[in-house]
Amino acid sequence: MIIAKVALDVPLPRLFDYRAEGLDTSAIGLRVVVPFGQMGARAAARSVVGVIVALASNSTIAPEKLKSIERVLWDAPPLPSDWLALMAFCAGYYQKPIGEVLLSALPPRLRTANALPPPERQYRLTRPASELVEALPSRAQRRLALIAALAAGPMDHAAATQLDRGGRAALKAMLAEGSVAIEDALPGRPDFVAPHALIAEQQSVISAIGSAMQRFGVHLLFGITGSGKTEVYLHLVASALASGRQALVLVPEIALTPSLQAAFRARFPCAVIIMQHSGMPALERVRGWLDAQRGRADIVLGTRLAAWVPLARPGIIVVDEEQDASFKQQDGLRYNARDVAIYRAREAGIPIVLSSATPSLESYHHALSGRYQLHRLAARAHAEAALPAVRLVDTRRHAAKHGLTEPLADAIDKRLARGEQVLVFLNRRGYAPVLACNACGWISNCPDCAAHLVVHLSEGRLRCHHCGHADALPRACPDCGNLDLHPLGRGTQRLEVSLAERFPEARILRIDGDSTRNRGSLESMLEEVHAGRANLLIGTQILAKGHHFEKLTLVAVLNADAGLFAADYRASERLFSQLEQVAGRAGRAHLPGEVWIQTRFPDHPLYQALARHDYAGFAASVLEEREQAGFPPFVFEAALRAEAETQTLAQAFLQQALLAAPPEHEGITLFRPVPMAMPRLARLERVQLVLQASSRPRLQAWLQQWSQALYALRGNITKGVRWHLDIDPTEF
DNA sequence: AGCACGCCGACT
DNA sequence: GTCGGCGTGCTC
Repeated sequence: MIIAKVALDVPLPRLFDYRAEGLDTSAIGLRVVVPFGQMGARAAARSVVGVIVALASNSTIAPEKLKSIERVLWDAPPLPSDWLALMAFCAGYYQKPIGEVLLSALPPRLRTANALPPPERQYRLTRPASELVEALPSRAQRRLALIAALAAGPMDHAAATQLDRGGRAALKAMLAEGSVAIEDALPGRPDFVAPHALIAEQQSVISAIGSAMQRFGVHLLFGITGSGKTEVYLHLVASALASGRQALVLVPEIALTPSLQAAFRARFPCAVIIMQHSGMPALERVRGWLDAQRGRADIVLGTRLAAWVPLARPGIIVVDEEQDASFKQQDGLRYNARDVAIYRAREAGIPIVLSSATPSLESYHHALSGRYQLHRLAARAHAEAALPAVRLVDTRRHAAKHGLTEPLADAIDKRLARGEQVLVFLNRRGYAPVLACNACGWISNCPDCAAHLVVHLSEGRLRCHHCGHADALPRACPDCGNLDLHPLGRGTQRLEVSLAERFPEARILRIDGDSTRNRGSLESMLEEVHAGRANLLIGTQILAKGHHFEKLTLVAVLNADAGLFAADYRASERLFSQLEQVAGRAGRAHLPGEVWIQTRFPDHPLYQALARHDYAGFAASVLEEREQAGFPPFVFEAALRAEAETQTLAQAFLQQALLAAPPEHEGITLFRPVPMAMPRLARLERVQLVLQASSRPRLQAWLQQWSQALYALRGNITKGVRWHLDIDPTEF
């Protein structure tokens, strides 16, 4: 008897056995359709898609209960064994059922039984466009046009031949002479275009990591903004490609992928580059995935979910801005893409580069202890670009009007008069964070969350930024009917209004989550900035990362103090990183930059370290605090959370979970269940229980037992309660 | 989770 | 009399 062990997307921590006559080990990794669940009196059991993870010759399930596989899906090749092993590892590490882990890692299109259409024929250049153009007589117009089009990326048959009437002949000729290839031909050795000389520091980092390309190692590339970290990893990617291997590059946000893709395309004109992020059409995503799995793609570029893409010939992994919070998924499978990537690099025996100007404290700690290799880039790559000077404006001494102190407003005036650009950074969307009634003290609370409804004046709405709840903007107080309602505090929309008053001549552009949603893409807004159609920018988080503006010489930071005294012990680390990042927007090219921070606490050590651009000093002091207080990276954490309509229900679950906990082990500390920092979200009360352990293996072993007990809990204690374990939590 | 079965209240 | 409420139990 042949039994297939099938992973299914159900919250049960086991595989399911099915009869699989006629299949052999080559079927391991294939998707299948299987009947699952009770057969009704009239209806058959529902059909679900699963993945064969293993074959066996017998089963512990009673033979009469065994069902047969309905259908094997042959439209995609089997998932490779190293990928299946990765899934098993993550199921253990994150304490999630294997089926949930595996199916959630697949691109959505592969979670369905819809057959994939056959792959399209794609044509690509085999050599850099410039080289091909040189070899052609200038009268070969059609071929030149084809080269120009293909230089932007591979094209399918229809697109390539429809360029103009002679397109078909030109394509045929170029295929014959070998300057164009059908993409599914085995990839060649893509060329790398190095546009300018490297400075000595970059060169030495490249040779240090370059000499370790054949073995596992975690390399922390720690370089100040503008030191050319990207250039360093581009060279390392080139080195991997030159030896016939693939590169996986992870970036924090979708917004960063188009410009990064353009950069990679320019530097690797003939490489097959595929993208992976959640904003892509499903078919494009699965095609990229399969290209990577089959080894046709040379470079995989994407957000955290790209950490799951199978690689046929892995050569190097890069995690850009490795400290970024968005690498941690905050629902479903709560993985950290950076950590998954490190595991993959170890298993594949290849280097992984973690790149950052402000590394996460855990990575920095590992680099200091020698577990990771530390590579410093301390100089800016363009000698003339100095790091921005940081000025702290004491708001206790200078009153703020329209949110700006007079010295800062003057400084903005000066830059605008000189034809330079200014960015005012305020990490708070909307018009005002809350609406209040003067008469009775009513404030705009979200009915479903422990949060305020934010005033969005332009839409005439109150909106919750946590659950999406929206109300019409009330004209009178809902409680007392008073007409004297007023917005408290300041968001980017209100700032826009007051800046327009204070700087009537300025060309103001607000770039935040709302404006990019309403006014076309972020890309098109950035273009307006580059074209000089805006000189006074207002931006949130969205503008802090990765964008360079030639004429931007002043970054003004408003309202940063909120992050100084937050309860979350990671808040200061995040604030430092965010401020250093936004500071890096100032003075990138030939003009010196300045960063002005308005604060009530100019003497705070965080700001003082920032003013010196002293990440190392800041990190050393925070690490010392963490060691004293017994926080990560000196201990390992996990959290058990419960969400229910009432706190009592959620608490009761956690109490029951404590009773089911394995006998307390040495080295494991369980804290009392407490409400989360955001205690109510979308009508659910949220309570959590944090635990700490002195060693990772001990934590893993203990959690393994506990989660088994938790999955066995049933009856009214789990009724109406949603629970999960979060390993290495970052949100409290 | 998702579904079927089962045992009690207001409807054509 | 039956449609449907959600409590309970199971999924190879």
